[in-house]
Amino acid sequence: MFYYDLLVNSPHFSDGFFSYRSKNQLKPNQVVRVQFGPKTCLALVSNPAPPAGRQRRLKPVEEVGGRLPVELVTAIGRLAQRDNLATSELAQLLLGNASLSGKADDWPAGDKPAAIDRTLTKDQRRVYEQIKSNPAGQPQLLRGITGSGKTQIYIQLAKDCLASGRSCLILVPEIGLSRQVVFEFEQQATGPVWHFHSQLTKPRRQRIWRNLMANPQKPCVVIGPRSSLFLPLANLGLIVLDEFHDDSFKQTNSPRYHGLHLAGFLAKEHRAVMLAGSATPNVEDYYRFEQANYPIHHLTQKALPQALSPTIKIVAKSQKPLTPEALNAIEDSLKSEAQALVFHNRRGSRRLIKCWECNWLAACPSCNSNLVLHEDKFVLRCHRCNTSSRPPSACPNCQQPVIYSHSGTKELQAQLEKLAAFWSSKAEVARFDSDNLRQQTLARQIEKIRDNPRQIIIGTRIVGKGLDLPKLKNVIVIDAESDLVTADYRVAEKSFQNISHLAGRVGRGHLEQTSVIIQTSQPANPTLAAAANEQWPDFYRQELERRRRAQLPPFVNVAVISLRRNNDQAAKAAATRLRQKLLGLFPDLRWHQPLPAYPGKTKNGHQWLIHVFAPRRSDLVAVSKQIKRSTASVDLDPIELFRGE
DNA sequence: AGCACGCCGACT
DNA sequence: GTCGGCGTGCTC
Repeated sequence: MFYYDLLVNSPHFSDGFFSYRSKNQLKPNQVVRVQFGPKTCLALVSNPAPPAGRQRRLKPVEEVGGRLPVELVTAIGRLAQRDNLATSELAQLLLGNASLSGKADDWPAGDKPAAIDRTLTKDQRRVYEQIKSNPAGQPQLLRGITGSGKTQIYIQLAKDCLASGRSCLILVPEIGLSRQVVFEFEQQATGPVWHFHSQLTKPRRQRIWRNLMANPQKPCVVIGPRSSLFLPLANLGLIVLDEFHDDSFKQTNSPRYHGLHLAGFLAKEHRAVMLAGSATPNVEDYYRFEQANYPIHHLTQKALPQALSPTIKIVAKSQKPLTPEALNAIEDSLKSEAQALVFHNRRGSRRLIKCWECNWLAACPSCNSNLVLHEDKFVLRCHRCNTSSRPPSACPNCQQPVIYSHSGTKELQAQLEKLAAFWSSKAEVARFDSDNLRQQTLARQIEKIRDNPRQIIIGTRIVGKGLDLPKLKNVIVIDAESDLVTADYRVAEKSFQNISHLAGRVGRGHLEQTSVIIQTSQPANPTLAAAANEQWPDFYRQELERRRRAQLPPFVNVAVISLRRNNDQAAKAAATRLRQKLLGLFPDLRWHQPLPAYPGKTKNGHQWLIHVFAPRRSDLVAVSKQIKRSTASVDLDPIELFRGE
C-alpha cells in the first residue's frame, strides 16, 4: 500500500493536504478522484505522505488519471506564494476544468491552406526581430498605437512557435471580440486553434481540458481569457497577453490573482516567449517593466500606409445629450453611406430618479445604488444586483412629482431613431450593451451590421474594444466624464485608455476622412486631447509624476482588507478591532481608518474596508497571513480601492 | 450532507 | 455530577 498527500478540489475552504492510500504507486501531479466528505472530488497527487498521516484509517484513491504539466503546477505554486493562496484555492484553479472520463477526440484540424498570408510591415518586422533576439522565459512589453498591427506580430510569433513543435497561449480580455482574434489566427492558418471562453458550457470546457491532457505532444494555439492560463498545456513556447492593461486579467474575487503574474511564472517555467501588448499600458505595469529592465518595444506607425489620423474635436456639453457638432457628424455619416459610433457608458433610459421637493432618490433596497429607468420594460432596475421595481408616479416620501433625468443608451436610441428617419429613410440604429446581448453574441451582431451603409451604432464600454469596422466614419463620445464618477486613483488612467481606444476605432486606413467628437464639461482639459491623439508617452510621464508626488502605486504598495457583516455597525466594529490588532503587529505600516465600501450595502450584508500602505509588497503578504479567512478578505493588488463586492 | 465536538441548562 | 439539546465546524 502507498500513501500520498493530495491537494483536494473540495467546494470548501481549507489550507493543507489530505492523505489517502492507494494500491498502486502514484506520481506527483497525477490527477485522481477521491471521496471527500459527502461527495467525490478531483485531487492532485502532491508527495508521499509522511508516516504520521497513516495512523488514522485513510480512504483509498478511487480513480487515477494523467499528470498535469510540471511547469503549470510549479508556476501556480509560485503564484500561491505571491498572493497567499490556500491549498484549496490552488486546487480549484488547477482542477476547475478537469475531468477523468469522457471523450477527447475533437482535436481541431488547423491544416487548411492559408487563406491570407500577410507580410509584416517594416515597423512590425523590426519589433518582431527584436523580440526574437531576446532570451525566452522573461516578459517583454509591446506598446503599439491602435491600428499598428500588434496581432500580426502575435501571429508571426505563433507560426514560428508551432513550427518548432510547441504550443501557444493567446490571452485576450474577457469582454468581447476574441472571435475576431480567433478568426485572424484561423485565416492565416497557423495551426489547430482552440477557442476557450466563458460562455462555453462546463462539459465543453472539460472536453477541451481532456483533449489537451490526451495530446501533450501535439502543438496547438489556445485563445481565451485569463482562465485559459490553467489549461494543461505541455510544451508551451509562446504566451501573449493582448490588451494587457485590461482589468479582466485580474480576478477580483478569491482566489485573487493577476493573469500577468501567472503568465510570467509560466513563461519562466516553460522558457517560453512572453509578450504583453497594449496601446495604453497601465502606469503601474509599465513602470515595473522599466524597473525590472524587461525589454520594451514600440510600434508607432499605422499598419496601413494610407491610414490618416482622424480629426479630433473636443466640444463643451450642452443641455441636450447631443451637441450640434455631434448631430452634424452623425448626419455626415449617413449622407456619405458610412457609419457613426455613439459611445455612452450609461445603460437604460433615465439614470437619475429623484423628487424635486425633498431630494428623495430612487435607490436599490438591497444595495443602495441608484436605480435606472428602463422605459421599454417600464421598470426601475438596479444595475448592481439586477432587481426590478415599478417606477413611482410620485415621491414615496412627500407625494410631490418625481423627476426622471440623465439619458442613458435606450433614451439615446429612441432619439436617434427619430432623427435618423428624418435624415435618411434607409438609416439603421443598433444598440450594443449588456441589456441586449451576452458577450458571445456581440461578435455575431457586429458581423450583421459590419457592411451596412448608413448605420448608427450606440454602445456602452462593450463596443470600445478591438472593433474594426471598415465603414466607420465618425465617433462620438457623449460624456467624457462618465468614467470619472469614482474617486479612485486610477480614474485618469481609465479615462485616458477609454478615450484612446474609442478614437482608435477610426483612422485605420479604411476611410480617408474620419472624425472623433468628444463632448465634455471640461473642453480645455489637455488629457482628453492627448488621449484622442494617442499621445500615451506624455500621459505616462505626467501620471507617473503625479503618483510619485501623491505617494500612490507604483511608488507604494497598498492592500485592501474588507469585512462583511450582516449590519453596518457590526462591520464597522469588526473593522476597527481588526485594524487595532494589526496596527499592534505591524506598527511601521500606514494604517488608514476603516471606511465603508462603496456601495457599502450588498445582498450579502454590509461591507467596511481597511487600507494599508507599505513600502514593500512582502509586508502586505505578511499582513495577509495574520488574517483569518472567516474574518476578512485581503486584496494585495487592488484595481479599485473603494469598491465593495 | 452528516457527524463530532463543545457549551450550557436541567435533572437524577 | 451527568445527560443531552443543538449550534458550529470539518470532512484524510
